[in-house]
Amino acid sequence: MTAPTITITNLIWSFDRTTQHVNLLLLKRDQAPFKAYWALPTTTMRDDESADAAALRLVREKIGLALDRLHTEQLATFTQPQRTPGPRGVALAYMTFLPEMPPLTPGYGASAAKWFQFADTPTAYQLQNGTAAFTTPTSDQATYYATQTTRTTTPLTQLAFDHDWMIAMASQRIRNKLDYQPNILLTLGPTFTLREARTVFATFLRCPLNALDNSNFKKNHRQLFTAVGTTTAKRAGRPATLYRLNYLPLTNA
Amino acid sequence: MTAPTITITNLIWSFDRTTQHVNLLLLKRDQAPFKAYWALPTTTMRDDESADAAALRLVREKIGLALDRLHTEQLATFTQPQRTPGPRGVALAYMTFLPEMPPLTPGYGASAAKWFQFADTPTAYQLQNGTAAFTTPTSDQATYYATQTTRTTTPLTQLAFDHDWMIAMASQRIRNKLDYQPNILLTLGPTFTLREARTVFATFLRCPLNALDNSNFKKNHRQLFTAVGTTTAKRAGRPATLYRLNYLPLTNA
DNA sequence: ATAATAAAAGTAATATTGACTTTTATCTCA
DNA sequence: TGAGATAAAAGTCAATATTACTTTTATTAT
Repeated sequence: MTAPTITITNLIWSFDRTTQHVNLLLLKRDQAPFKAYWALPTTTMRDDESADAAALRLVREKIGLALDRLHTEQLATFTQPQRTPGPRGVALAYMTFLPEMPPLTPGYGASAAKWFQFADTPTAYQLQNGTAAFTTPTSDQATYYATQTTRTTTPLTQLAFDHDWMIAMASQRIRNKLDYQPNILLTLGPTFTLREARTVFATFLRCPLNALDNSNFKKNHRQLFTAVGTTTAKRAGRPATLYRLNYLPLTNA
Repeated sequence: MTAPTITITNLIWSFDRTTQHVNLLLLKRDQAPFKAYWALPTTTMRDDESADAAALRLVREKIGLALDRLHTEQLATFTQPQRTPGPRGVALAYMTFLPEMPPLTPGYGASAAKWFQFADTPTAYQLQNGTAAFTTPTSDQATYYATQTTRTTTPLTQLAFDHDWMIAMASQRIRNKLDYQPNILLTLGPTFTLREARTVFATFLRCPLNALDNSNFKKNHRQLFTAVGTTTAKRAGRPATLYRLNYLPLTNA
């Protein structure tokens, strides 16, 4: 018996200011297992690096981005013996909130790399740019992994490994932290408008944007944001106030 | 280079109805490294079991307790290469909230097993029954692990490995979840009085019990508890109402 | 019975939230 | 230049929640 491989999987989030959508990075695998499936960026931890460092390395390798301030946080660790076909692999899942949305080029092990618009609903992820959507796992964790070994899947409707489950956990974690530590707002960069913050909140609260009243939103979260200026608008309407996060998120790169 | 050992460390919490204190289980190690130091219960993950299962096995082995409802949850995973002296070990930390506080007998690898009263303050854990106290790590994570290799320690004032750091993280996690998912209340068993719930809350909010007004506490957390009866008091004073948690916690044993 | 105790129950001022309306600053296009 | 359109800020007010506090109730000990 050999010790399980330790892999690092990183959920890399960004925000597209053009489409006003939260995005998640997926890679199309070009090797077995799950060849031709979309999957979250994954690497194996090296002998001399921590998992945190490996997660950051993944961002550099997959995005080619050299940012001096980057927030990465642990999501959870996945250890079920049957979570991978073949040799056992333990996955440490991380989340990275990119302050911008750089263009992508597929690297080693991937035939494609793409930002997927993320829209969370109780029954399905709409990870789509007009091309693909993925249903959420509906069962509890034990049931989910019990069916992993026997599942019949297609690359068009499902993700590789237990990555759908990871996304479900990530979405819930982000939702839970929305009111006291909304690190997902780091995807908006150093400053953002209230509308942008509301857009991100609405995504994870599974409600339409206008269900979050701008005025009330500002009052209810005033301890989280500080006004730092205004947009110089090149569009109709009163310029929006720019805010920044009040707390300084832990950065690790 | 060999793959790191995967170890499971479990923070096992309980509540002592006699002393009205939250307690944490520590074992006194009888082998190197950190021989004679107090440490959290730890085991290595087996080839055929998940980390969750290993955490539960740890409860059975260290407590000899066969409970049909037991809540265990993941805390975090610790991967810094220098976190252990000697061969690299990755630790998956779990928390278990025992619904009772059974007597302890030291098992394999331990010369003593003991429930330590837990009192969290910004600068020190008072893990004590009149015998020992442990200072909290005050630095950030990077600094903490940088000094791990060179630290000079004594078994009386410090815990083995990075277990002090784990406890700091656990305390903060419990505090963060107090308002929406206070699983720590599972240590109170199936039913509890408001005073007991306030005692637990006060422990992690680092305030005296009477800073939490009984009447207000009831109103502010009414969505979390349901009244299910009253104590049959053998003491002065009006009998207390008994409550149970409204949500059903995930149990995994 | 009476005092002591502990917790429930009640109260009123204040603060927060939520639904909604009004005002303001900008752009567009005649 | 000015009217209309647009988008966001700012304001309003009733409903709700929170806080600090007092009063009442149910029990035990003497």
